[in-house]
Amino acid sequence: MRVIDKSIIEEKLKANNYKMTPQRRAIIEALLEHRGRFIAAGEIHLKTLSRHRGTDFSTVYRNLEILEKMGIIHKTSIRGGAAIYELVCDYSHHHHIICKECGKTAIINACPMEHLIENIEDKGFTVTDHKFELYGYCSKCYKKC
Amino acid sequence: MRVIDKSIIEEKLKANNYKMTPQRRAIIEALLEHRGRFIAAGEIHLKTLSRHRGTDFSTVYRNLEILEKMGIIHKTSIRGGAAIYELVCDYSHHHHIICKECGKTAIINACPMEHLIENIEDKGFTVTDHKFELYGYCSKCYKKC
DNA sequence: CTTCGTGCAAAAAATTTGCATCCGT
DNA sequence: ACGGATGCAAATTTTTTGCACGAAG
Repeated sequence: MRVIDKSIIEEKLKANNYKMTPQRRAIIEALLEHRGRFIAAGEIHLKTLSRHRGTDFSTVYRNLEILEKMGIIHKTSIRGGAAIYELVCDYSHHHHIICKECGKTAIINACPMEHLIENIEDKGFTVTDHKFELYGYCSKCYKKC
Repeated sequence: MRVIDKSIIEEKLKANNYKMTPQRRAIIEALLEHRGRFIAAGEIHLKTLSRHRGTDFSTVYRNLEILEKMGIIHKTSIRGGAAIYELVCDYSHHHHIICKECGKTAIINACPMEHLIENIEDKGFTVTDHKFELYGYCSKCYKKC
């Protein structure tokens, strides 16, 4: 799999008639800077501000929606909080184990899709991407429970 | 795996010092009624109302949080909307394929965890459950895109 | 009777939208 | 120029919290 970088994302966007604005670029950069970790909309907004001040929250949301729809980022939520996002198809494809107590995450390199995919398109669906998340407790919280 | 039903959930709750109230029971019943499908907090509230009118939204949220923390339900969100919930360890363990356009879902019976689990606890995490979601387009939306 | 759970009301947080204007192509 | 993108401000929607009271074990 090709290593994802800014140019690939920009290509994808252009291919879909989206224009390149400094705000959009700043948002993408913020996401890239967080490769391998989750990030919330608020944090993205903050990071984006430092790259292009004045960027509005609504712009961030509008762009996150576009990026998610294009399968470039994934959205989840931990422990009832705000939604969190992460780049998909990161340079090293991976998944997470998430501590249900403190929200700490660690990376799992194994990917179930390697063994699957077959009889799934039967359902009439076309699969474009996937999410695999493990939940449990980190060693610290496990003791407390 | 044992077939999940009301009594199992009630056992689990009691084992953790939670009391049984008609509201809580109504919420659990609403979730059970939706085995195999996702349901949003709003819908759960509605369904709960018909079983025990007067149940407050805050009660629903408080209970969903408890149930999620106990690993009885899972929480996700589709297309930027509200969070949606589903019973975990349903009588037939399964996962979903979710249409990124219309939100339609179908059930996938395959479970990646069957092939995994090994070297995961290395990270210092104790795995209690997992979520595996596929994203793509249903046949109808695929044509439109 | 002790602890947990609930309703109510209010607040906070997160997300979305309309509109006029601006900017990339 | 054209059409998409943005900022602003306001509205929605979702979720959380404090508190006094009621109910379960």
